[in-house]
Amino acid sequence: MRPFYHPQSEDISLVGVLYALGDPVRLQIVQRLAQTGELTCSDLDCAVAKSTMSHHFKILRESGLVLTRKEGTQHINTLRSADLDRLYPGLLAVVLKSHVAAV
Amino acid sequence: MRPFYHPQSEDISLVGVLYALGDPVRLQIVQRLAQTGELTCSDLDCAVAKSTMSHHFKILRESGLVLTRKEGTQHINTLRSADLDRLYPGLLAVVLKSHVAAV
DNA sequence: TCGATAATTCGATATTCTCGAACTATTAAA
DNA sequence: TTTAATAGTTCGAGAATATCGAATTATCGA
Repeated sequence: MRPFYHPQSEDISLVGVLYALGDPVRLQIVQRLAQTGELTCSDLDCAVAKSTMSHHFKILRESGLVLTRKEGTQHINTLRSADLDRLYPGLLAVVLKSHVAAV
Repeated sequence: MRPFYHPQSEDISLVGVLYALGDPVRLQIVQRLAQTGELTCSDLDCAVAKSTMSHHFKILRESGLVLTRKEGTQHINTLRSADLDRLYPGLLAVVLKSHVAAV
């Protein structure tokens, strides 16, 4: 298994972040992350396959939205709120103000 | 040629807007629209085909970001700033604060 | 060591994107 | 009122991306 790629904060592009947020599953992941602080792949039981969920977290990670760390067999994801608020202030606020649907 | 579909403002979804913005060409169109007020398909001579440009404007229109009206042979596009500011206050501001690259 | 659990990777199919060519609509000129 | 020019859309094919299930890797506990 390859080590995770996380972009440096200066390499987090606006269009990449918007792309990552422009999917219903990923948007809900981000909204839930803001509520709960941490999430693993399997914390959300939505109607997509496990492998697809893994793919969504990869997109979120590589766009700079989340940080993934390993803890035992789990991969724990957190929002990169500080980086995002500094780079694109107001963006997370808009996204999180919106209604959080069930995942 | 079919008439254009424009969603009612209450049907403009956040995820749809973010999806539309999550493409470099479309993001630049929106940034330029904010500067110039109006744009036609061919006002921007970027490195994509005319048909692709038409497709991008369709995505922007159907997500609720732009309004397209016909004037002679031209299709003139404007930002739906009022709707967007009301529905997702702060979103356009974040997007427009970012550097506007050449299209 | 042998499962059990968590998540990624792989291969196939399905959807979406991009392009050039053909088509439609409108205006202006002959 | 044909003819040509301009603006943009639609179509069809190939390329890129997404989704799924199955197989694989990694870690922990019995």
